[in-house]
Amino acid sequence: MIELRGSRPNAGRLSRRDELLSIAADLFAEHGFARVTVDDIGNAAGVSGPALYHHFDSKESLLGEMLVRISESLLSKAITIVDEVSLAKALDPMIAMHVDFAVDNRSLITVHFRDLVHARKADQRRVKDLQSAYVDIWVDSVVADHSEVLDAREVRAAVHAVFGLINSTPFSGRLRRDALVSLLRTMAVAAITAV
Amino acid sequence: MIELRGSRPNAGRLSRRDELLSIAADLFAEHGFARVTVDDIGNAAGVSGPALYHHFDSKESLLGEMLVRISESLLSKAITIVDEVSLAKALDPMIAMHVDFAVDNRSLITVHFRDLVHARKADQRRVKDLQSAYVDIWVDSVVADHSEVLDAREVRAAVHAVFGLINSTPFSGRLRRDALVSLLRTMAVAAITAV
DNA sequence: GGAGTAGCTTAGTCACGGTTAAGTATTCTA
DNA sequence: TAGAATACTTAACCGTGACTAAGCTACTCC
Repeated sequence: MIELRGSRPNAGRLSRRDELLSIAADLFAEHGFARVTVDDIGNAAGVSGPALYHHFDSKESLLGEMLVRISESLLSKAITIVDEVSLAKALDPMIAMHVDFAVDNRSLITVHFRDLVHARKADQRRVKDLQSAYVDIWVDSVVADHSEVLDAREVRAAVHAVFGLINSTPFSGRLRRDALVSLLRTMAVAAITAV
Repeated sequence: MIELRGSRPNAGRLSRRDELLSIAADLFAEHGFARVTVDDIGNAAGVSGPALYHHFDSKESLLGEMLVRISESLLSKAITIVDEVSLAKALDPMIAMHVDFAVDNRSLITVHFRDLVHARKADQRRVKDLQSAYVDIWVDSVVADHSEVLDAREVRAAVHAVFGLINSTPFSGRLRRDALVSLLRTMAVAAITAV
Protein backbone atom coordinates (compact mmCIF):
# COMPACT_ATOMS: atom_id res chain seq x y z
CA MET A 1 0.00 0.00 0.00
CA ILE A 2 1.90 3.01 -1.25
CA GLU A 3 1.08 6.31 0.39
CA LEU A 4 2.00 9.60 -1.19
CA ARG A 5 1.51 11.53 1.97
CA GLY A 6 4.13 14.24 2.28
CA SER A 7 4.64 14.42 -1.46
CA ARG A 8 2.03 17.16 -1.19
CA PRO A 9 3.53 19.88 1.05
CA ASN A 10 0.42 21.95 0.48
CA ALA A 11 -0.97 20.85 -2.83
CA GLY A 12 -3.39 23.68 -3.40
CA ARG A 13 -3.06 26.87 -1.46
CA LEU A 14 -5.83 26.11 1.02
CA SER A 15 -4.95 24.99 4.50
CA ARG A 16 -6.03 21.46 5.31
CA ARG A 17 -8.75 22.95 7.45
CA ASP A 18 -10.16 25.06 4.64
CA GLU A 19 -9.84 22.17 2.25
CA LEU A 20 -11.91 19.95 4.53
CA LEU A 21 -14.47 22.70 4.97
CA SER A 22 -14.82 23.03 1.23
CA ILE A 23 -15.06 19.30 0.60
CA ALA A 24 -17.58 18.88 3.39
CA ALA A 25 -19.68 21.71 1.99
CA ASP A 26 -20.05 19.92 -1.32
CA LEU A 27 -20.94 16.66 0.36
CA PHE A 28 -23.45 18.30 2.68
CA ALA A 29 -25.02 20.13 -0.22
CA GLU A 30 -25.46 16.95 -2.19
CA HIS A 31 -26.60 14.56 0.53
CA GLY A 32 -27.45 16.64 3.56
CA PHE A 33 -25.46 16.90 6.78
CA ALA A 34 -27.14 13.96 8.47
CA ARG A 35 -26.52 11.63 5.55
CA VAL A 36 -22.82 12.40 5.29
CA THR A 37 -20.60 10.39 7.62
CA VAL A 38 -17.26 11.43 9.00
CA ASP A 39 -15.75 8.65 6.93
CA ASP A 40 -17.31 10.12 3.79
CA ILE A 41 -15.64 13.44 4.41
CA GLY A 42 -12.33 11.78 5.15
CA ASN A 43 -12.46 9.60 2.07
CA ALA A 44 -13.31 12.53 -0.16
CA ALA A 45 -10.29 14.34 1.24
CA GLY A 46 -8.02 11.35 0.70
CA VAL A 47 -7.61 10.60 4.37
CA SER A 48 -9.57 8.36 6.61
CA GLY A 49 -12.47 9.22 8.89
CA PRO A 50 -11.21 10.17 12.31
CA ALA A 51 -8.42 12.31 10.80
CA LEU A 52 -11.03 15.04 10.85
CA TYR A 53 -10.74 15.32 14.60
CA HIS A 54 -7.25 16.77 14.29
CA HIS A 55 -8.85 19.83 12.72
CA PHE A 56 -12.30 20.08 14.28
CA ASP A 57 -13.82 19.23 17.62
CA SER A 58 -16.71 17.42 16.06
CA LYS A 59 -18.73 17.01 12.92
CA GLU A 60 -21.18 19.53 14.31
CA SER A 61 -18.54 22.14 14.98
CA LEU A 62 -17.26 21.76 11.43
CA LEU A 63 -20.76 22.55 10.23
CA GLY A 64 -21.00 25.41 12.68
CA GLU A 65 -17.81 26.99 11.47
CA MET A 66 -18.92 26.63 7.89
CA LEU A 67 -22.24 28.35 8.50
CA VAL A 68 -20.81 31.12 10.65
CA ARG A 69 -18.21 31.89 8.00
CA ILE A 70 -20.86 32.33 5.34
CA SER A 71 -22.91 34.67 7.47
CA GLU A 72 -19.87 36.66 8.54
CA SER A 73 -18.70 36.95 4.97
CA LEU A 74 -22.00 38.28 3.71
CA LEU A 75 -22.36 40.69 6.59
CA SER A 76 -18.87 42.07 6.22
CA LYS A 77 -19.37 42.59 2.50
CA ALA A 78 -22.59 44.47 3.16
CA ILE A 79 -20.88 46.64 5.75
CA THR A 80 -18.10 47.43 3.30
CA ILE A 81 -20.61 48.51 0.68
CA VAL A 82 -22.51 50.73 3.06
CA ASP A 83 -19.22 52.27 4.13
CA GLU A 84 -18.36 53.11 0.55
CA VAL A 85 -21.62 54.51 -0.75
CA SER A 86 -24.51 56.10 1.11
CA LEU A 87 -27.12 53.86 2.69
CA ALA A 88 -29.72 55.03 0.19
CA LYS A 89 -27.49 53.99 -2.72
CA ALA A 90 -26.36 50.68 -1.24
CA LEU A 91 -29.18 48.47 -2.46
CA ASP A 92 -28.04 47.93 -6.04
CA PRO A 93 -24.46 47.04 -5.15
CA MET A 94 -25.72 44.78 -2.37
CA ILE A 95 -27.96 42.95 -4.80
CA ALA A 96 -25.02 42.56 -7.15
CA MET A 97 -22.83 41.31 -4.32
CA HIS A 98 -25.40 38.82 -3.08
CA VAL A 99 -26.10 37.54 -6.59
CA ASP A 100 -22.39 36.97 -7.19
CA PHE A 101 -22.14 35.08 -3.94
CA ALA A 102 -25.19 32.93 -4.66
CA VAL A 103 -24.03 32.10 -8.16
CA ASP A 104 -20.50 31.19 -7.08
CA ASN A 105 -21.38 29.31 -3.90
CA ARG A 106 -24.37 27.16 -4.64
CA SER A 107 -23.29 24.45 -2.25
CA LEU A 108 -22.93 26.89 0.61
CA ILE A 109 -26.32 28.40 -0.13
CA THR A 110 -27.91 24.98 0.02
CA VAL A 111 -26.21 23.95 3.23
CA HIS A 112 -26.85 27.29 4.79
CA PHE A 113 -30.57 27.10 4.95
CA ARG A 114 -31.03 23.39 4.95
CA ASP A 115 -28.59 22.20 7.59
CA LEU A 116 -28.68 25.05 10.06
CA VAL A 117 -30.95 22.91 12.23
CA HIS A 118 -28.14 20.41 12.62
CA ALA A 119 -25.69 22.89 14.07
CA ARG A 120 -25.14 23.42 17.77
CA LYS A 121 -27.61 25.73 19.47
CA ALA A 122 -24.87 28.30 20.08
CA ASP A 123 -23.83 28.27 16.44
CA GLN A 124 -27.42 28.58 15.33
CA ARG A 125 -27.79 31.59 17.58
CA ARG A 126 -24.66 33.20 16.17
CA VAL A 127 -25.70 32.57 12.58
CA LYS A 128 -29.16 33.94 13.18
CA ASP A 129 -27.74 37.05 14.81
CA LEU A 130 -25.42 37.64 11.90
CA GLN A 131 -28.23 37.07 9.42
CA SER A 132 -30.42 39.42 11.33
CA ALA A 133 -27.78 42.14 11.21
CA TYR A 134 -27.40 41.51 7.50
CA VAL A 135 -31.13 41.82 6.92
CA ASP A 136 -31.18 45.00 8.96
CA ILE A 137 -28.73 46.64 6.60
CA TRP A 138 -30.89 45.76 3.63
CA VAL A 139 -34.00 47.01 5.35
CA ASP A 140 -32.33 50.26 6.36
CA SER A 141 -31.10 50.72 2.84
CA VAL A 142 -34.56 50.23 1.34
CA VAL A 143 -36.10 52.59 3.85
CA ALA A 144 -33.41 55.20 3.28
CA ASP A 145 -34.07 55.09 -0.44
CA HIS A 146 -37.76 55.88 -0.03
CA SER A 147 -39.15 59.24 0.93
CA GLU A 148 -42.51 57.91 2.08
CA VAL A 149 -42.90 55.97 5.32
CA LEU A 150 -42.71 52.20 4.99
CA ASP A 151 -43.84 49.47 7.35
CA ALA A 152 -40.58 47.99 8.63
CA ARG A 153 -42.04 44.50 9.03
CA GLU A 154 -43.29 44.58 5.47
CA VAL A 155 -39.90 45.66 4.17
CA ARG A 156 -38.30 42.89 6.18
CA ALA A 157 -40.58 40.31 4.58
CA ALA A 158 -39.81 41.81 1.19
CA VAL A 159 -36.08 41.55 1.79
CA HIS A 160 -36.45 37.91 2.76
CA ALA A 161 -38.40 37.38 -0.44
CA VAL A 162 -35.55 38.87 -2.44
CA PHE A 163 -33.11 36.57 -0.67
CA GLY A 164 -35.33 33.67 -1.59
CA LEU A 165 -35.30 34.84 -5.18
CA ILE A 166 -31.55 35.18 -5.35
CA ASN A 167 -30.83 32.05 -3.35
CA SER A 168 -32.64 29.99 -5.93
CA THR A 169 -29.30 29.41 -7.67
CA PRO A 170 -29.07 25.77 -6.56
CA PHE A 171 -32.11 25.17 -8.79
CA SER A 172 -31.12 27.41 -11.67
CA GLY A 173 -29.76 24.71 -13.89
CA ARG A 174 -26.93 25.19 -16.33
CA LEU A 175 -27.32 28.71 -17.50
CA ARG A 176 -24.33 30.76 -18.59
CA ARG A 177 -22.94 32.50 -15.53
CA ASP A 178 -23.33 36.06 -16.79
CA ALA A 179 -26.82 35.35 -18.11
CA LEU A 180 -27.85 34.07 -14.70
CA VAL A 181 -26.24 36.98 -12.90
CA SER A 182 -27.98 39.49 -15.09
CA LEU A 183 -31.30 37.68 -14.83
CA LEU A 184 -31.24 37.54 -11.04
CA ARG A 185 -30.15 41.15 -10.68
CA THR A 186 -32.93 42.34 -12.94
CA MET A 187 -35.56 40.28 -11.16
CA ALA A 188 -34.35 41.26 -7.70
CA VAL A 189 -34.39 44.96 -8.53
CA ALA A 190 -37.84 44.68 -10.07
CA ALA A 191 -39.18 42.75 -7.10
CA ILE A 192 -37.92 45.09 -4.42
CA THR A 193 -38.87 48.16 -6.43
CA ALA A 194 -42.45 46.94 -6.64
CA VAL A 195 -42.90 47.12 -2.87
CA MET B 1 -52.33 6.04 34.62
CA ILE B 2 -55.67 6.94 33.10
CA GLU B 3 -55.97 6.51 29.37
CA LEU B 4 -58.64 8.25 27.40
CA ARG B 5 -58.19 6.13 24.38
CA GLY B 6 -61.53 5.45 22.74
CA SER B 7 -63.12 8.47 24.36
CA ARG B 8 -62.05 10.16 21.15
CA PRO B 9 -63.84 8.31 18.33
CA ASN B 10 -62.32 10.70 15.85
CA ALA B 11 -61.62 13.88 17.72
CA GLY B 12 -61.03 16.16 14.78
CA ARG B 13 -62.15 15.17 11.33
CA LEU B 14 -58.72 14.03 10.13
CA SER B 15 -57.94 10.36 9.94
CA ARG B 16 -55.24 9.21 12.31
CA ARG B 17 -52.96 8.93 9.34
CA ASP B 18 -53.52 12.51 8.24
CA GLU B 19 -53.24 13.69 11.79
CA LEU B 20 -49.83 12.04 12.15
CA LEU B 21 -48.75 13.50 8.84
CA SER B 22 -49.69 16.97 9.98
CA ILE B 23 -48.05 16.65 13.39
CA ALA B 24 -44.89 15.23 11.84
CA ALA B 25 -44.77 18.07 9.33
CA ASP B 26 -44.66 20.64 12.12
CA LEU B 27 -41.98 18.73 13.98
CA PHE B 28 -39.88 18.22 10.86
CA ALA B 29 -40.20 21.89 9.99
CA GLU B 30 -39.01 22.96 13.40
CA HIS B 31 -36.20 20.49 14.01
CA GLY B 32 -35.50 18.77 10.73
CA PHE B 33 -36.35 15.19 9.80
CA ALA B 34 -33.14 13.71 11.13
CA ARG B 35 -33.52 15.36 14.52
CA VAL B 36 -37.06 14.19 15.09
CA THR B 37 -37.37 10.72 16.54
CA VAL B 38 -40.24 8.34 16.07
CA ASP B 39 -40.95 8.75 19.77
CA ASP B 40 -41.19 12.52 19.32
CA ILE B 41 -43.87 12.10 16.70
CA GLY B 42 -45.73 9.60 18.82
CA ASN B 43 -45.60 11.76 21.93
CA ALA B 44 -46.82 14.81 20.05
CA ALA B 45 -49.75 12.74 18.81
CA GLY B 46 -50.54 11.45 22.29
CA VAL B 47 -49.45 7.91 21.53
CA SER B 48 -46.13 6.25 21.97
CA GLY B 49 -43.36 5.77 19.44
CA PRO B 50 -43.84 2.51 17.61
CA ALA B 51 -47.59 3.15 17.22
CA LEU B 52 -46.57 4.93 14.06
CA TYR B 53 -45.81 1.63 12.38
CA HIS B 54 -49.50 0.76 12.29
CA HIS B 55 -49.95 3.60 9.83
CA PHE B 56 -46.67 3.82 7.94
CA ASP B 57 -44.02 1.38 6.86
CA SER B 58 -41.25 3.50 8.21
CA LYS B 59 -40.28 7.00 9.23
CA GLU B 60 -38.90 7.51 5.75
CA SER B 61 -42.08 6.46 4.01
CA LEU B 62 -44.05 8.87 6.18
CA LEU B 63 -41.78 11.63 4.92
CA GLY B 64 -42.10 10.35 1.38
CA GLU B 65 -45.86 10.44 1.48
CA MET B 66 -45.82 13.92 2.92
CA LEU B 67 -43.57 15.27 0.18
CA VAL B 68 -45.35 13.51 -2.64
CA ARG B 69 -48.68 14.87 -1.45
CA ILE B 70 -47.41 18.43 -1.54
CA SER B 71 -46.06 18.10 -5.04
CA GLU B 72 -49.19 16.37 -6.28
CA SER B 73 -51.37 19.01 -4.72
CA LEU B 74 -49.50 21.89 -6.34
CA LEU B 75 -49.40 20.19 -9.71
CA SER B 76 -53.08 19.36 -9.70
CA LYS B 77 -53.98 22.93 -8.77
CA ALA B 78 -51.85 24.24 -11.62
CA ILE B 79 -53.50 21.83 -14.05
CA THR B 80 -56.94 22.94 -12.89
CA ILE B 81 -56.04 26.57 -13.50
CA VAL B 82 -54.67 25.93 -16.95
CA ASP B 83 -57.84 23.97 -17.74
CA GLU B 84 -59.99 26.90 -16.74
CA VAL B 85 -58.20 29.80 -18.37
CA SER B 86 -55.90 29.88 -21.36
CA LEU B 87 -52.23 29.06 -20.87
CA ALA B 88 -51.27 32.66 -21.62
CA LYS B 89 -53.58 33.93 -18.86
CA ALA B 90 -52.66 31.28 -16.30
CA LEU B 91 -49.67 32.99 -14.73
CA ASP B 92 -51.47 35.44 -12.47
CA PRO B 93 -53.85 32.87 -10.99
CA MET B 94 -50.97 30.43 -10.56
CA ILE B 95 -48.99 33.04 -8.67
CA ALA B 96 -52.03 33.68 -6.47
CA MET B 97 -52.50 29.97 -5.90
CA HIS B 98 -48.87 29.37 -5.05
CA VAL B 99 -48.77 32.36 -2.72
CA ASP B 100 -51.84 31.12 -0.88
CA PHE B 101 -50.27 27.73 -0.51
CA ALA B 102 -46.97 29.11 0.74
CA VAL B 103 -48.63 31.41 3.23
CA ASP B 104 -50.90 28.70 4.63
CA ASN B 105 -48.40 25.85 4.69
CA ARG B 106 -45.13 27.24 5.94
CA SER B 107 -44.17 23.99 7.62
CA LEU B 108 -44.68 22.00 4.46
CA ILE B 109 -42.69 24.52 2.45
CA THR B 110 -39.80 24.18 4.85
CA VAL B 111 -39.83 20.41 4.93
CA HIS B 112 -40.30 20.20 1.22
CA PHE B 113 -37.00 21.62 0.20
CA ARG B 114 -35.00 20.87 3.25
CA ASP B 115 -35.75 17.22 3.94
CA LEU B 116 -36.18 15.86 0.45
CA VAL B 117 -32.68 14.41 0.74
CA HIS B 118 -33.87 12.22 3.58
CA ALA B 119 -36.61 10.54 1.58
CA ARG B 120 -36.21 7.24 -0.23
CA LYS B 121 -34.62 7.44 -3.65
CA ALA B 122 -37.89 6.40 -5.30
CA ASP B 123 -39.84 9.08 -3.47
CA GLN B 124 -37.23 11.68 -4.37
CA ARG B 125 -37.58 10.68 -7.99
CA ARG B 126 -41.35 10.96 -7.86
CA VAL B 127 -41.25 14.35 -6.14
CA LYS B 128 -38.74 15.70 -8.62
CA ASP B 129 -40.81 14.48 -11.55
CA LEU B 130 -43.91 16.14 -10.15
CA GLN B 131 -41.99 19.34 -9.48
CA SER B 132 -40.59 19.26 -12.96
CA ALA B 133 -44.05 18.94 -14.48
CA TYR B 134 -45.20 21.81 -12.29
CA VAL B 135 -42.34 24.01 -13.43
CA ASP B 136 -43.07 23.10 -17.03
CA ILE B 137 -46.57 24.50 -16.73
CA TRP B 138 -45.23 27.77 -15.40
CA VAL B 139 -42.62 27.98 -18.10
CA ASP B 140 -45.14 27.22 -20.83
CA SER B 141 -47.43 29.85 -19.41
CA VAL B 142 -44.73 32.51 -19.40
CA VAL B 143 -43.69 31.64 -22.92
CA ALA B 144 -47.29 31.65 -24.15
CA ASP B 145 -47.79 35.09 -22.70
CA HIS B 146 -44.87 36.56 -24.67
CA SER B 147 -44.85 37.20 -28.37
CA GLU B 148 -41.08 37.34 -28.69
CA VAL B 149 -38.95 34.21 -28.47
CA LEU B 150 -37.57 33.42 -25.02
CA ASP B 151 -34.72 31.17 -23.98
CA ALA B 152 -36.47 28.26 -22.26
CA ARG B 153 -33.60 27.65 -19.86
CA GLU B 154 -33.61 31.27 -18.85
CA VAL B 155 -37.36 31.20 -18.23
CA ARG B 156 -36.92 28.04 -16.19
CA ALA B 157 -34.34 29.75 -13.99
CA ALA B 158 -36.66 32.75 -13.67
CA VAL B 159 -39.53 30.53 -12.57
CA HIS B 160 -37.34 28.90 -9.94
CA ALA B 161 -36.41 32.37 -8.76
CA VAL B 162 -40.08 33.26 -8.37
CA PHE B 163 -40.62 30.06 -6.39
CA GLY B 164 -37.75 31.07 -4.16
CA LEU B 165 -39.34 34.46 -3.70
CA ILE B 166 -42.75 33.06 -2.81
CA ASN B 167 -41.39 30.20 -0.72
CA SER B 168 -39.71 32.68 1.58
CA THR B 169 -42.82 32.58 3.79
CA PRO B 170 -41.10 30.57 6.53
CA PHE B 171 -38.93 33.66 7.06
CA SER B 172 -41.60 36.29 6.61
CA GLY B 173 -42.25 36.91 10.28
CA ARG B 174 -45.59 37.91 11.70
CA LEU B 175 -47.13 40.03 9.01
CA ARG B 176 -50.90 40.20 8.57
CA ARG B 177 -51.92 37.40 6.24
CA ASP B 178 -53.51 39.57 3.58
CA ALA B 179 -50.63 42.04 3.70
CA LEU B 180 -48.18 39.22 3.09
CA VAL B 181 -50.28 37.72 0.32
CA SER B 182 -50.54 41.02 -1.46
CA LEU B 183 -46.85 41.77 -0.99
CA LEU B 184 -45.72 38.45 -2.42
CA ARG B 185 -48.11 38.60 -5.35
CA THR B 186 -46.93 42.07 -6.27
CA MET B 187 -43.28 41.14 -6.02
CA ALA B 188 -43.71 37.89 -7.92
CA VAL B 189 -45.52 39.58 -10.77
CA ALA B 190 -42.93 42.34 -10.93
CA ALA B 191 -40.06 39.87 -10.88
CA ILE B 192 -41.36 37.62 -13.63
CA THR B 193 -42.48 40.55 -15.73
CA ALA B 194 -38.98 41.98 -15.66
CA VAL B 195 -37.54 38.98 -17.51
C1' DG C 1 20.68 15.12 15.24
C1' DG C 2 17.26 14.98 18.47
C1' DA C 3 12.89 16.84 19.95
C1' DG C 4 8.66 18.74 18.98
C1' DT C 5 4.68 18.70 16.31
C1' DA C 6 1.40 18.11 12.58
C1' DG C 7 -1.13 14.77 10.52
C1' DC C 8 -2.33 10.55 9.99
C1' DT C 9 -3.42 5.33 10.97
C1' DT C 10 -6.31 1.25 12.74
C1' DA C 11 -9.04 -0.74 16.19
C1' DG C 12 -12.07 -0.24 19.03
C1' DT C 13 -16.26 1.71 22.15
C1' DC C 14 -20.76 3.20 23.00
C1' DA C 15 -25.15 5.64 22.65
C1' DC C 16 -28.88 6.57 19.99
C1' DG C 17 -32.89 5.59 17.64
C1' DG C 18 -35.45 2.90 14.05
C1' DT C 19 -37.59 -1.22 13.99
C1' DT C 20 -39.64 -5.71 15.47
C1' DA C 21 -42.04 -8.73 18.71
C1' DA C 22 -45.56 -10.05 21.47
C1' DG C 23 -49.32 -9.08 23.97
C1' DT C 24 -53.79 -6.16 25.36
C1' DA C 25 -58.05 -3.24 25.16
C1' DT C 26 -61.89 -1.44 22.35
C1' DT C 27 -65.09 -1.45 18.67
C1' DC C 28 -67.28 -3.37 14.85
C1' DT C 29 -69.71 -7.26 12.51
C1' DA C 30 -72.15 -11.48 11.56
C1' DT D 1 -71.56 -13.33 21.77
C1' DA D 2 -67.65 -15.07 19.15
C1' DG D 3 -64.05 -13.26 16.95
C1' DA D 4 -62.05 -10.17 13.53
C1' DA D 5 -60.07 -5.87 13.01
C1' DT D 6 -58.05 -1.70 14.77
C1' DA D 7 -55.08 0.77 17.45
C1' DC D 8 -52.35 0.75 20.71
C1' DT D 9 -48.78 -0.87 24.63
C1' DT D 10 -43.89 -2.11 26.56
C1' DA D 11 -39.62 -4.51 26.04
C1' DA D 12 -35.98 -5.76 23.41
C1' DC D 13 -32.84 -5.89 19.42
C1' DC D 14 -29.30 -4.29 16.78
C1' DG D 15 -27.09 -1.53 12.98
C1' DT D 16 -24.99 2.69 12.33
C1' DG D 17 -21.89 6.11 12.89
C1' DA D 18 -19.67 9.71 15.97
C1' DC D 19 -15.96 9.71 18.60
C1' DT D 20 -11.67 7.94 21.48
C1' DA D 21 -7.26 5.56 22.20
C1' DA D 22 -2.79 4.57 21.19
C1' DG D 23 0.70 4.60 18.31
C1' DC D 24 3.37 5.62 13.75
C1' DT D 25 5.89 8.78 10.25
C1' DA D 26 7.89 12.72 8.42
C1' DC D 27 8.76 17.27 8.43
C1' DT D 28 10.87 21.66 10.96
C1' DC D 29 13.55 24.14 14.00
C1' DC D 30 16.96 24.83 17.32
